[in-house]
Amino acid sequence: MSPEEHPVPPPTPAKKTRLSRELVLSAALALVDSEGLDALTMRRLGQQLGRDPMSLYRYADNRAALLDGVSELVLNELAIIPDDPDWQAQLRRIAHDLRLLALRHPNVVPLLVTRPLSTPLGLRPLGTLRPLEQILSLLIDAGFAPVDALHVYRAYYGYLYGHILNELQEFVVDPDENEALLRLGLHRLPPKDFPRLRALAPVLADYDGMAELDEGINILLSGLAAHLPLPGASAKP
Amino acid sequence: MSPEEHPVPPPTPAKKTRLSRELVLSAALALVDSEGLDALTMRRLGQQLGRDPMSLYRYADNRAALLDGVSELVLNELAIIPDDPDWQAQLRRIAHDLRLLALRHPNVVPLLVTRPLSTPLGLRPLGTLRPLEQILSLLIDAGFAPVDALHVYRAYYGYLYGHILNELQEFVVDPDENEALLRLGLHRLPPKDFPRLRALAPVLADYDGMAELDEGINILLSGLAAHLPLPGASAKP
DNA sequence: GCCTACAGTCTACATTGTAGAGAAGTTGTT
DNA sequence: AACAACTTCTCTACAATGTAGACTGTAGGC
Repeated sequence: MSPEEHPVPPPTPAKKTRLSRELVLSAALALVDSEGLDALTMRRLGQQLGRDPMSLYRYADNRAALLDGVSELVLNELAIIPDDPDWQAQLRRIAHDLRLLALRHPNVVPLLVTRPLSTPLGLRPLGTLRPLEQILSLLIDAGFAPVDALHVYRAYYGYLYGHILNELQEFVVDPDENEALLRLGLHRLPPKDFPRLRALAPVLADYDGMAELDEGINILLSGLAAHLPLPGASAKP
Repeated sequence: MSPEEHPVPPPTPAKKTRLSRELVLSAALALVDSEGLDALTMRRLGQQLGRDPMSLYRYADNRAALLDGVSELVLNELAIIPDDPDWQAQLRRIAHDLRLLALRHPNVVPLLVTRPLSTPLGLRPLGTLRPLEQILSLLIDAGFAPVDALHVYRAYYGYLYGHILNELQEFVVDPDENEALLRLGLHRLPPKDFPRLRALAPVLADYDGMAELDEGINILLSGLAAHLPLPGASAKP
């Protein structure tokens, strides 16, 4: 979508700037954003920076580390203010922000979701652990016991990521088509086996991701608040 | 590691059986389960089947299609009984089943989560759409309006996938270590920046994924039931 | 000047997916 | 049995990838 968000001269490399980790990573992110994960090869990135591919290894141990760096860079765009007294409002805001972040960098989402599956907590890029730490902080400062804060975090973040995946999966295949079935490519499904899905095509076609996210978060947060010893409010079973 | 010889039919020399899609896919799944996604190369899989790598292209158009096939195969292990009258119980059961499926095939989870992001709904392997269709069916049969069924599905499945990702991410790095910090590798985190996370190490180290999932699902389902025009009575925990 | 440290480059190689032509095997028809 | 029309499997080949290792350049301190 957007052509340029990062300080990168892709076609006209300003020949002799000294490279830096930030430069490399933001060029990598730009490449991923504009052409997808597969386009991020060492050679391509080197070319983008006007440098030999091998020079990149000064700034990332290998391709996997490069991917981790990109994840980290993206997650750093997420602002968390840990001393907001209204934890629910804060979590709602973060959810919206993260959703927008994902929509802005859809090609990075697979990384965000996948890389932690192959890296133990303690070995992850610190930037990717920051949201966890800060949300825990937020909740504990709001009065939750640490154990309960962890529960809230898990339910919240789990749902949040799940929603983002959901929303990104339901993308429209052909926006010019005005028949809902065709827009989503659902006409290929055998009507006998997928009657419900096909019938829901019009509803699927206009999906308000933000509202949906909000509703889920609300249900979850108020449910959690009702089940746990609460800091502020008072609903008690 | 073990040294590998090339001209050798290594573990499964089922020499002269005719290949079939099922055979190929289940060999692929076995390979992924035992050695991870990266081990699934055409050559390796061919070797595993005692066939030339090129023969595989008869059963999958390319590597991506092979991955899709593996996803499908795994999702087919999930049983959904669409005419259960108790929709909440059914959804709870499916959630537990899917969780166990994910624990049984952790290396496939990245596929389940990632492949749909690059394939429009209508072009996905039918097997991966079956759960969606059947859960919609289940909900509509239980009395939900189709639009509401979709809402419930999205919140439910979103949370479910989110939880699975969460749980798989928090794996233990060194099970022999009895100090919680070390078990999770958290000792590498700078104490100044990650006090909460480090303090929670003991809690993190013993994580009851099933209970956590159950609690989230309960909150979500009862919350949804309360917000939507309901078929039966509401289930109260 | 020379020395050391670091940044970037060059060459080389093993591994990957897969195109294209052909061989081997199977099945149907006579 | 013989042939033909298939399907299935194999061989060869190639371009692209990540990255090891040795090398070249450059910047600053003495």
